[in-house]
Amino acid sequence: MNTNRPKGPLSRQPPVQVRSQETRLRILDSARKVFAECGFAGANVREIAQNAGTTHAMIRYHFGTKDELWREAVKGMFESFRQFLAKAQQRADDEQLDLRERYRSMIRAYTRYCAEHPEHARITIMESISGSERFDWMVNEFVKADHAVVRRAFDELVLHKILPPISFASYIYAYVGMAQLPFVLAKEAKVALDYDFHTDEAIHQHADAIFQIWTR
Amino acid sequence: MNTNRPKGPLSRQPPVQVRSQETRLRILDSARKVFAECGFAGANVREIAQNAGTTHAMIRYHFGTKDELWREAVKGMFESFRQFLAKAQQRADDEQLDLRERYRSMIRAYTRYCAEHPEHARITIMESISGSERFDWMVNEFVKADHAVVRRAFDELVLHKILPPISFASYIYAYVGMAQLPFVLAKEAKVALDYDFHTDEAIHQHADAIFQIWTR
DNA sequence: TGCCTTATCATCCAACTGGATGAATTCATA
DNA sequence: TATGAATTCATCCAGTTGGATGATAAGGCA
Repeated sequence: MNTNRPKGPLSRQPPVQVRSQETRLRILDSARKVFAECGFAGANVREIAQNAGTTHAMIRYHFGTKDELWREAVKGMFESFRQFLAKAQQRADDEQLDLRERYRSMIRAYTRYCAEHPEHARITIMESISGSERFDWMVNEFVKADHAVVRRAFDELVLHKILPPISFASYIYAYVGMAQLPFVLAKEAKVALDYDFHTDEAIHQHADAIFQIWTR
Repeated sequence: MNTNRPKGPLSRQPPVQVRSQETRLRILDSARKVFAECGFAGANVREIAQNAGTTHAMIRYHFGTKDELWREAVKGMFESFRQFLAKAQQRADDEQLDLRERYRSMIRAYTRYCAEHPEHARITIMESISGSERFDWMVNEFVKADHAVVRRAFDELVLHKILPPISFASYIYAYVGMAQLPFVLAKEAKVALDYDFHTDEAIHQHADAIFQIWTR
């Protein structure tokens, strides 16, 4: 029976050789970049391969199909995100901040993540529209769990009257929107306002603006 | 000299026959939908034509290239946007609202626009990333002017202490982000939270949440 | 060193893409 | 209703796409 798959490691078994692992990671990085830039349909496997310094045959070998490649790239993206947040949480724990300062600290961390990884928002937004099976998979596999974490924090902050009692849906999409959009549209800000959102100063200022808006 | 263009009306001279005008508009509507879904590279001229009930040769006839089609579609989009806002402004004028209530009224109108025309945000976001010449054209042709209008309103609202004195860049991208994202990611909200942002109730609630956050 | 698996490369293919063109049809108006 | 321009349709083309495959190279271990 033809499984339509090459005999390579694909994405399940970890590759045996170091060289292979490196190729895999280079392809995944490149894929996130290109998928974020062009969307799934617009992304070109040959371009992804070229950016990764290899050929599109390698993508077939390591990942099988373009669809599988997308899923692996997204999986890695959410893993990075969780690592980033876990570190921020650890820092806040170490500093023994009170609830309000802890919130400020998490807003700063999330804003920085959005600035450093605009591909996260871009990939999410691009896929959300067509509503493909890929997208449902991503939401069920990753987004739901992340939302649950945010919801617990939201409930506590509302309870302590740090946040206003709006609906959770409005809160999370307003919050995520205001944190992500400046970096998703960074080029627009540059052209329209001659403002560079990618400086440390701008990132910090934007995080503080978000905190101020939610908590004053 | 070959101008690489068919002898059709293209987009400059208005078409003579009513039927043609209709075809044109159907193509433009379909184009906005498909460009919003797939981005420029991912959009398929044949698919746009089919959705419009015509053939891809018609697109060549009416618009020349895919690039020209995109520009005409975007132009129409910003025209709709301005009409929508002008009407909202007129309503607010008629009702002789004070500054604060006028702001609430404009937030409601803008939120409704975002809900009814998610393709606006999607097309903007998709193009902003690659930073093509198309994108620069869009920003210079339309976005800059719209920003200027918002900036005047922002300055006045800050002066009257209705809005906090944050940077204009942070304000506009936070504001636009929180208004647009729920509808751009409406499918995510449905799958992750089982929340439907496309009900009148949800749109209204979200607008009020935005007003509350900015002005309390 | 020799052997076998893992990894890479060069190349092929059918389907699809944006664009091009000439023939056929529709329409306003004389 | 006859005419010529405006519009639409059927079809072609060269380039690109995702996917497939067999040959080749590299690595680990006997």
